[in-house]
Amino acid sequence: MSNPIEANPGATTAPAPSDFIRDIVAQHVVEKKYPRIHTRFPPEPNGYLHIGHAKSICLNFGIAREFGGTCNLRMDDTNPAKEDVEYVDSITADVNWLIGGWADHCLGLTPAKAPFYASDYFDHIYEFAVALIKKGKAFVCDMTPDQTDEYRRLGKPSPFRDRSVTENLDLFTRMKNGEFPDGAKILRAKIIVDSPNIWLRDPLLYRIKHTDHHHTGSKWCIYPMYDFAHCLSDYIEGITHSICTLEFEVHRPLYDWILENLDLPRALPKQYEFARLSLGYTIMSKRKLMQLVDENLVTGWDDPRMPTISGIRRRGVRPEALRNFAYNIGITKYNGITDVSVLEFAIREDLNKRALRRLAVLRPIKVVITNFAEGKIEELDATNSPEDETAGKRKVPFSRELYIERDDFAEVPPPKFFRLKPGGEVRLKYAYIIKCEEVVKDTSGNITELRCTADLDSKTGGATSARKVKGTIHWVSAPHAVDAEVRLYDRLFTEAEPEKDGRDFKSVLNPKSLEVITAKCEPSLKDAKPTERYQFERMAYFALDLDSQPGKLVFNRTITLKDAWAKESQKK
RNA sequence: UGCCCGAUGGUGUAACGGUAGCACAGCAGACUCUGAAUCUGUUUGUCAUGGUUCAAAUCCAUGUCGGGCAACCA
Repeated sequence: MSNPIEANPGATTAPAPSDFIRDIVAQHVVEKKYPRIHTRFPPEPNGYLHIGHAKSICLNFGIAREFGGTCNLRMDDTNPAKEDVEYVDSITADVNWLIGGWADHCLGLTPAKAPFYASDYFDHIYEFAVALIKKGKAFVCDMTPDQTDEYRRLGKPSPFRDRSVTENLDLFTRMKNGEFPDGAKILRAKIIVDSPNIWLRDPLLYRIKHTDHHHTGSKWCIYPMYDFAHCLSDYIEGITHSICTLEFEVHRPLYDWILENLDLPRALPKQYEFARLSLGYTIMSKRKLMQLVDENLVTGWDDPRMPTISGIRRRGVRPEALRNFAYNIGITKYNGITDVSVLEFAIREDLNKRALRRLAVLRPIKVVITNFAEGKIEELDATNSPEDETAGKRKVPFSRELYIERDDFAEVPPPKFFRLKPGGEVRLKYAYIIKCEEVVKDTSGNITELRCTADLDSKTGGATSARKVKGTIHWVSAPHAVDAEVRLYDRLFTEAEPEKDGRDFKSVLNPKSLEVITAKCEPSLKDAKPTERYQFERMAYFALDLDSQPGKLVFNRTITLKDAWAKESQKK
């Protein structure tokens, strides 16, 4: 199934994806409402980006791409207490990775090739605040946070609401100059004290915070609130469509009020809201993800089990898969929970096309081919990718002693088991058909070795190569096998809805979300590259982890192959 | 409680007054030197009740259920 977005990379007109936001944008294009379409992705640098942000990135950059517009990456950094350059850097890297080769040409950048920062507009925003004061539309309020809360809840006017413009101007200047401690005063808009919409009840515009900022240093001790900074940052950057998630819906009247009361000359941006992503077996809150990191429940923000973009990337998922996933789930205002299988499908679909096939035995059991000469080595042809002819072939060594997967042998085979069993035949992929003649066990009854004979005419090109045997299994020549640490990742939670009915998400952590084993790999895997993706045939897709060292391979299991046998064998 | 938003198969989405379609998942089968991929077939749906209309998932009203907001966070 091809994705029209991917299939039409140069498109500047609206292609297939259709949702209510794109419909609006398309209509604006028809009406020539704006000289060009300009969106933005505005994360707060207070944590790592996750797959929910990926949905938003694909939406915002996707729209810019489809309509020949621009999308700005902007740090929404108005709260220095929670923000840090570590997050600025990770966000920048994650966005560039996700849109690289797809929408990076739509990326709006400051001259220094750095992302935009709301904090770069603090001077400008400050002037807008002054303008509002001068128009009698904002005032400095001396109430405590608790009082302010109570008055707003009750719809009562602040006793400081009617201060003169002169006094407000003076007070606001002195706020800026650092004459008051944190919380002593606050700048408020003068709108409607008892509006049914809380956000119109004389909302807070500027607070005092004697805190250094990661980007502006010690220049400011007052910082604009989200509602004030966001719409103005959008305006300053010439944003046309300011797309955010549903919880900001009730803020929209305030977004509009601020812009409309400032006598701004250019076309005003408009805010549109869509439903954030909820994914099964996943939590999405930045705060809770940080908890997993802080409490060492995972190894870091980029732990491959994390739903962060960096975690997903480290796991081996490619950006194409994430983009296709974002495309497939659509954009609406309905708060649903997307089944993880949709994500898993997108990952497999992408990897099936791109991954090189390799033979590796995860849980080995030794096999001796008794009629194969000791010391003899054959080099067999193996196909690198059945999905891509151009990927070519490689040689795989075959010898008398091999490893096969423990699960590919059953002493007492269940119904419909067509792998190796006593007296039974199976094909070794790219090699011979073998027959199990003897099962060797140790004193405690554990199987230690399988002694088999091979049909020496049955390999590719041989006289009996066309013989049909039901099963084909993978294998690795024992003397040639290369050991690799393999990290088998599984979902982080055991429940599709970790926080259902208010339960603590930490109570449903999956104890088996990571299993580390040593696998036996075919020798060509010694040269595995971090940019490459591999399918260990019949098992799963893998990618080299950044912990890999020149003599020490470490693979992450990105995702298993679909396993119809697992399903079949569980029936009755 | 007030205000705002939403509701289409198991899940996510399309249909913009005129045949309820797609994807994932499921099931059944074909094919297979990957029990993968691919291919074929297939089960399941318009929250409820009224109204408008020749015709309603779509428009209107009421109700039900779900979500959001009520931080000197974003």
